Amino acid sequence: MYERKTTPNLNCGLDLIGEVLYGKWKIRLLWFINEGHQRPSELQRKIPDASRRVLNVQLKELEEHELITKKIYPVVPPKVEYSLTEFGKTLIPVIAALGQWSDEHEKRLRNVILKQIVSSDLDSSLIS
Amino acid sequence: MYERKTTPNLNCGLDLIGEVLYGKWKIRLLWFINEGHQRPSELQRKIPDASRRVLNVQLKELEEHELITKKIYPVVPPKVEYSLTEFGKTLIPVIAALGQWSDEHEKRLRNVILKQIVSSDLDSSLIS
DNA sequence: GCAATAGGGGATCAATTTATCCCTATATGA
DNA sequence: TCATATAGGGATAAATTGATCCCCTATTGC
Repeated sequence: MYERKTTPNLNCGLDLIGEVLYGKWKIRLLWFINEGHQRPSELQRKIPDASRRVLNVQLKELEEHELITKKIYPVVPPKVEYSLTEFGKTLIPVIAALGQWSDEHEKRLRNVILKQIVSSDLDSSLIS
Repeated sequence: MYERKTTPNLNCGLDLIGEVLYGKWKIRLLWFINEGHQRPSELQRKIPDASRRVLNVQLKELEEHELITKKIYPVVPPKVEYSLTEFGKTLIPVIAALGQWSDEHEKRLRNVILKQIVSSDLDSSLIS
C-alpha cells in the first residue's frame, strides 16, 4: 500500500472536503450508489472507464471516511452492496449542485476544455 | 511545460467540472478572488501552504478556462489583478455549498481523516 | 475438466500533479 | 550598494494517483 510522505493541510473547510472528495471517480461513485446502483459490478458497468481495481480502492476510501458502508453477504458467488451512510447522504445535495452547474454550462465547458487541449497540441507540434 | 499523454474523459457533466476544478488550490483561489483578494501577492499570503509557482500555474489554468481574467498594469513594480468572469461568478454558489457542507461537518471530517492517517501509520510501524 | 460469475488484492508501471530551485526585471528606501 | 517588493517562468525532483497485470476464492453449468 501507498504511504503518505507529507501531512495533508487541514486548515479550512475546503481542505477537509478535498480530502474526502478528491479521487477521479469518487463523486460519481457516491452519485450512482445514491441512485441505487449498489453492487460493485453494477458500478463498474456504470463507470467503464475506470478499472475494477481503482474503483475498489476508491470505494474503500469512501468507506474509511464513513460516507458509505459495505455489506458483504456470505454467499457464493459473493454478493456485496454499498449504501450511503447518513453522513454520506448529506453530501448528495452538494453533488447535485455540482452536477447541475456543469449540466447548465456543458457547452461552454466542453469548449474551453477542448480549446486548451488543442492549443497545447499545437505547441508540441511546433516543437517537433 | 507538461504535456498530456491521454485524452480526458468528457462524457458527463461531472467529468467537465472535474477538469476545471481539480487542482489543489483552485477552489480556494476562486473563493478568495471573489472575496476581493485580487493580487497574486495577496492570494499568496492567503494561501501560504502553496508555493508562488503553483499558484501561478493554477491561476493560468483558471484563466484558460475562462473563469477568471487577468489585468496587467504597466507599472513598476508590476501590478496584476485577477477578477472573476461572469462565467466564474456562476460557480460561487456551488463553491459556497461545498464550503458550507464542510463547515457543518468539520469535526466529523477531521475525525475520519485523522483516523485514516493514524491507522496507516500503525500499519507501517508494524512492518518495520 | 473448464469457463463463467462475483468479489478481492499485491506488485508494479505510467501519468499527473505539486514542490523546489534558480533565474529574470525595475524602482524604492535604508 | 544592497535588500525588498512585485511579478514571471524554465528545469527538474518528489509525491501522489491511476492503470495494468496477474493471481486468489468457490460454485454452477456445460
